[in-house]
Amino acid sequence: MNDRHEQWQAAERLALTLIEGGLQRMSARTLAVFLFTDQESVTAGEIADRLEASAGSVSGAIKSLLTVGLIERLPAPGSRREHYRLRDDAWATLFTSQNTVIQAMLQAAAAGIAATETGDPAHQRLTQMRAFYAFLLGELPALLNRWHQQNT
Amino acid sequence: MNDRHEQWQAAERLALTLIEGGLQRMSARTLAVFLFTDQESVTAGEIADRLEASAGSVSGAIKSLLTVGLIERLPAPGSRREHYRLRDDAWATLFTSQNTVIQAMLQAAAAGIAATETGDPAHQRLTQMRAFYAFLLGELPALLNRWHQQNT
DNA sequence: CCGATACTTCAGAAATTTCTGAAAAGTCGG
DNA sequence: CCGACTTTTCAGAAATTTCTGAAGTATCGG
Repeated sequence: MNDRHEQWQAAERLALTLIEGGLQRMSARTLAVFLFTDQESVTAGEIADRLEASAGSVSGAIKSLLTVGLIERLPAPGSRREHYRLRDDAWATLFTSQNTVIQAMLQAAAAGIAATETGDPAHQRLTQMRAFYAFLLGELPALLNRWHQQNT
Repeated sequence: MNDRHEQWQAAERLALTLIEGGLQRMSARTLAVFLFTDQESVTAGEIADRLEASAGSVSGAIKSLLTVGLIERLPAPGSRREHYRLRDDAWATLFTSQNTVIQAMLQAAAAGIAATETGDPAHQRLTQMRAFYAFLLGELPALLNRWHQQNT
């Protein structure tokens, strides 16, 4: 129990969940490695070995995880290899990034409202849609504040 | 301005946003028709005409939208065709359904915690992950309550 | 009951996404 | 600067997702 094999299985299952959450396959598997590694930081080569994936696809995954702010590149400790690690606020960041979709919904609804006449059934539906996403967008900053305070 | 063509464009753009949000392509386009139609309800055939898609793919999209509770089948008004319409609480429903992913994340983190030793770096990371998603899951019911109250 | 119309299912086609492998580019120690 | 090693890029391959079209099923009016 609690051996490496069991951890590996848990990591792969977690990767599948991350894919559900919208990450791409290799990004999700890479993120799982960052979560489950024993070490403080990992290199691209180590990830490729662990996942039995090509250096190319790992490179792409790291780039995308860096872009959304889930991992960070560490000040190189004199080594030739780049070291990366999971960022402290990774999960809040992931949640926030997914909320850009909410903003897009809001804007799409507004565009629809502008394109329809007041009183149109479509106009009413779109107004309801906009109201919901406006509400959500308004609530989220306070939500994340509560998290950061509780998590201090 | 405010003509059918402009509305159609807005509908297609909204569909793209819905796809971003995780819906499948045809489900998203179908949902956009439900939003932008002039009528109170629409039939599968009307949707297929509007989207220039096959009856088969529309059937699949309707089935999936029914399953997640975004649309509802109307009591048939003596017609041979089934009529559907957007449900009132569609957006809150869509939001909620996306939150099943949060629950899955929570469980995946818990599984990882169980598979690692206390004090392991991985154990610590997974504990942080679980804390965040537990927090989120705890906040969401209250969030939706506030919406329903404000929206009364 | 029967004919006509509408809906569903599903195998295969089409399109898209994702991964790999090899070549190019970058970086560090010496 | 050179040579060894690592990372990035990108064209094509592989895998997956998604759509269509046709056959089958269901339902309604007559």
